Amino acid sequence: MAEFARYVGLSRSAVSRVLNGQTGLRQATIDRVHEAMKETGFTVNAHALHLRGKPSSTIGVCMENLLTPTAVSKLSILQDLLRLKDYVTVIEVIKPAASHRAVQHLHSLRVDGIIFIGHFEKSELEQRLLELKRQGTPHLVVDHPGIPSANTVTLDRVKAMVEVTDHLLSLGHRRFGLLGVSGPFQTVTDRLEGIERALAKHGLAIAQATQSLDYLHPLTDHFTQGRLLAESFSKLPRPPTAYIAVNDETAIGAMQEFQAHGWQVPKDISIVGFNNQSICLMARPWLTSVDQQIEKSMAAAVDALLQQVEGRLFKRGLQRKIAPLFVERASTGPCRKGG
Amino acid sequence: MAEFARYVGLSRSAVSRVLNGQTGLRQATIDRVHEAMKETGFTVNAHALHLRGKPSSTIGVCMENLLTPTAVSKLSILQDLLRLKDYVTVIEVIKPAASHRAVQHLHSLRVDGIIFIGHFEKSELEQRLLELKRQGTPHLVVDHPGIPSANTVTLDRVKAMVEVTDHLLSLGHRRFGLLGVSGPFQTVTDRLEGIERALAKHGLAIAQATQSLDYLHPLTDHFTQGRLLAESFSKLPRPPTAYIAVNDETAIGAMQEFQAHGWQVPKDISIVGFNNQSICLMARPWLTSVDQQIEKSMAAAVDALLQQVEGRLFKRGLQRKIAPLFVERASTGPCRKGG
DNA sequence: CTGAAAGCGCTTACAG
DNA sequence: CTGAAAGCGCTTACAG
Repeated sequence: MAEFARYVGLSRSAVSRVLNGQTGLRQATIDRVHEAMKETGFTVNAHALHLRGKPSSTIGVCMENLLTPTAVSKLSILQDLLRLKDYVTVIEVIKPAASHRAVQHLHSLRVDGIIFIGHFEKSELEQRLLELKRQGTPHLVVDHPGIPSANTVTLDRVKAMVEVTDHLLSLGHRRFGLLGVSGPFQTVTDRLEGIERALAKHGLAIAQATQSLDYLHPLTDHFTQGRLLAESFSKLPRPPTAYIAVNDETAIGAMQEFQAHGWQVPKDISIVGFNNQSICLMARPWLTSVDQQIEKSMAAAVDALLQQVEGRLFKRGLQRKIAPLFVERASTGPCRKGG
Repeated sequence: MAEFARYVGLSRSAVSRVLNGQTGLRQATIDRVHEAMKETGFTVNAHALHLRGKPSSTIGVCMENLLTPTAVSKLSILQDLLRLKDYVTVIEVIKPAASHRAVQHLHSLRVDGIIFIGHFEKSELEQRLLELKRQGTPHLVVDHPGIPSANTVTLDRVKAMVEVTDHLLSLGHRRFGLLGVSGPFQTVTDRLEGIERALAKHGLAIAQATQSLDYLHPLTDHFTQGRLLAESFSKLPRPPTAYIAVNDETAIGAMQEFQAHGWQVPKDISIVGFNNQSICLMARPWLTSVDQQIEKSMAAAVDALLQQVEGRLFKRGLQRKIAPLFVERASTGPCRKGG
């Protein structure tokens, strides 16, 4: 900057004042500085600004894994929103048991806040949140229900599954196959609770009305798991008539396998996906699914985090639930007579 | 840090020496410092380090758009590779004519280097590269052929299309429909050149052997464009027997539309996609496609950029071509007799 | 080991 | 307007 000031023929103080839009400067001086910036490509050093007390205007994002389309959408939308508010995003992809290093790194960058997205080992996440609390770093947890001490934004998966199950029940289905809906995640527990609630309204018990063959086909990729599960279901003497999948890939894999066995969708069976990805419209028939309302979730997340960052919010344990959107398409239909 | 030093009961100099692993310190002192770091969560301020001369260890990435699956994979793999080398990635999504601000921002963060990925308006990109050259910021351009003054890494699309066309020619096809392969991009020019070369080996002229109906259906989303194009092709008195699509979505959209018209793939027609995304395996039949070898491209990009960053490379105009991988699946087959 | 000092790039209050 | 000074959080060479 000293060099730049010399180039313009002004003192460093004067240049600084122009850069910060302070008053009491001649227009000619201001113009000269701006011109010189264009000529030289000079920009103030953001690190120096931060040392002087300016916030880093950086938000750290911790994700468990980058490659699912939904995770990617969330990240992308999040970045867009933060960019609009002039925040830089730094992403850390967390490998199991390596979250400490990642968060420490973000801290060394003096990020203004941290957002966690996705499934983390619960006790590990809680440990991180504790550290952040001690440091006074604002933070927010997206899509990891069951952390009461933190501010969270979560899709209301209970509600989502109530709607899906209500829909299928209203079409006459009474026996349900679950595709990939298992595992030690709160999100799974929530989904099952939703299914259970809807069934209960019809006097049905979840253990009797639903069936899961996940134990036969551990997850490799979702699409393949869907196919394998469908193959196993198709061999049952009296298979379910409606299938609820953990996501769209699983649903489409299953649908294609069922179709390969000569079953028609939705005439013979109904299938529901989850996430409402673009592949829903590439499937035949179009896949009924549940939209996560990612824009809304991310807007809520950014809003809650920036409120903390900018010191306008001091509450803890703010649990924000986002309502899902059930999207009925052509893969669900009335239950066959005698189904 | 002063506060932390007081907490440990050491001088700032001593703490600093422990943190930087310098010699001449008792093990007891070293342990005490590390313990205190765990207790307090203290981390050195990366900005202060940078001011003192340490590189920011940050790489800026400029992308034209984040939401295509291929772009997302590239970004994700790039970040992984940079992370392994202890670099932070900062992403700028560039809106047309807004690249100046983005690059300036990266410069203010004093990034060690910048990678551009994707289609940019050529003169605008060249302008940015010129500025970076003047500033001495290392940079690299991925997937934007035709910038001779910069170091670039590009998929060899000419070769890709030679292989695709050779394959279809060897199956007996002589008339080709192009799906979405148009527009003022060097990547398109390269593809057409590849097709032309392969055709020339069989004495065929591209203007006669190929046909494009893109002008009838401007791009909205690729899948839909594919469907619309297929519909138009299906109405021709003598439609092509082989179709080359700009990407997998377009190919699958077209394939479904052709199938809806009662044409069988690959018995009646052959279709080739591009990018080898996971949806290739969700299509029926499985889609023949071209793999961009993204891991290789990104590894080459990171390698070339970090060589510049670390001062081991001074050449300009290094044009690295990545060989594509042709992936034959079930959507291509022998040309019908009399086709 | 400690402590004082210089300096990285900046801003800001102050005296001129 | 200028110029000198202090200070943000750090490292490093230096004298003790």
